[in-house]
Amino acid sequence: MIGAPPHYEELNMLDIRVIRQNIDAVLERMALRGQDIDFAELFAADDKRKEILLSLEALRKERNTVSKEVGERKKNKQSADDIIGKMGFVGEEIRRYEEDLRLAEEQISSFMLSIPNIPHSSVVKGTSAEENPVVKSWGEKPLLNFAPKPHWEIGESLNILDFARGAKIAGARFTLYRGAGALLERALINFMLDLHTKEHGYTEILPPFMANSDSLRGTGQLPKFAEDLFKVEKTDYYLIPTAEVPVTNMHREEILAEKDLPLCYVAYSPCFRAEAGSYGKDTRGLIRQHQFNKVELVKFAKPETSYDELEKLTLNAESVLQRLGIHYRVVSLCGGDLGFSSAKTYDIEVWLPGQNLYREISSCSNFDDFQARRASIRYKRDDNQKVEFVHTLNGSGLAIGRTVVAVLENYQQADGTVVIPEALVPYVGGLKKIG
RNA sequence: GGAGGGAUGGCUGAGUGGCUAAAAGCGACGGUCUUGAAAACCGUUGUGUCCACACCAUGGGCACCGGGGGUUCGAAUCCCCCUCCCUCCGCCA
Repeated sequence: MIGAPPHYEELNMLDIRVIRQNIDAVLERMALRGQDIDFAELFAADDKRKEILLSLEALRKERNTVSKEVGERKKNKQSADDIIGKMGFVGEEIRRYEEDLRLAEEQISSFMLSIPNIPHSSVVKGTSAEENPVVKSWGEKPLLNFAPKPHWEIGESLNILDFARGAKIAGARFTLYRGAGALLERALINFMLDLHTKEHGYTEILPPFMANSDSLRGTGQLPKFAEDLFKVEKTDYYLIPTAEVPVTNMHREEILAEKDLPLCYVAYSPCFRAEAGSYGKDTRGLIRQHQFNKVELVKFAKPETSYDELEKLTLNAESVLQRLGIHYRVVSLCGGDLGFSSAKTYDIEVWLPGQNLYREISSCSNFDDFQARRASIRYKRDDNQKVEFVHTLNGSGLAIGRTVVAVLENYQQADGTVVIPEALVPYVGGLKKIG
């Protein structure tokens, strides 16, 4: 049972006309990613497409005209055999041009699907995470008068994280939580959902945890990053790598009303990632798992406000760590570190004393109209009724597993116990301390 | 899993081979009327793409009636495949 093929692929992923008119600026922006993209091939294919289209439409026009004539004659009981005979040839020609057109469109489409989004002007040039500028820092590292332990040691000694059994049941990169560990995970999910719905005005969504290939293509995971996904055999279903996929695709192929924007959604979901190519990386602990929980923030915004919305969304995500009283910093990803679909991304990096480093706990991005074009998500302006692409944004608010890591490492005590952050106490049935 | 019935514009819903981008109603928008509003009446009201123009506006062509393919001079309409929805039966958390 394979799902229907995508029927919106003819839409441009980035507008070819815009690229043509601003080719120098586009190349300059793409250079921020350290990528040099050759658009000549694309423009040639696009020219060819138009040429074919012109001939094809002329033939179709002829056919329409003649068919009308046939209709007239039949009504008047006249013979139309002479012109019908001629149309057989035109029909063949049309079929030939249609095939040519399909090939040209396929070529354009596969090129467009392979190029990343154009970075925003504020993105700095750089090749790796080391070059991401720090734009903000909040709180202080905790003063610990003992040698802090990494969370996997804390979790095992308190018997709340069971890595060995997770591996037995499923394999590497799976963890079993028990007792207060499971409770803590569940509490964090509820705490974050409550915060974002009640205080930040997001609408809660509980989406399907599997999505079809159209959806994955809409948000940019496919076709390029198939190896990062878990696919369900003999179906067109994929386990979602983030709630961004189902929630953004809620409005795929829809035209929204300007007055409803921005739409702000928050969704809890487990996330499934194959983590291909990261063998041997972060093998200990909860940091890099095939399955983890996340509370995700997703917005659909008007183009002129989307960067303001990105700032707000990032602040909303940050506020989780502020409530928990955990030190973090915010970095703006440089061009080389920027994700394929993103125009601008802020990473929130939480301080982990047990490992003596900052670690990404949230990634907040504005995709401009990149996803909206792929998924055909548009809105109609109130004043002139014009239809335009929306801008889509999303960010973790936050990754739950890594938040557990941050709580365990930042709130660990000399005696091996872990104090529950005050804001979380109501969510764990009044428990003040683990161990 | 078995048997049937559906999918048409923002919505409801006509349309079984040419006169249909698509009736009618509702909604929305503009106008007349009114001190204002309502009612009534008149008008407008899909998306995409290509061409003309430097752009907008405008004009013209082409495509689109769940998706894909086929028959035909011509398809919303006939045929095949797929997806989704509904009803009944069976099974099931």
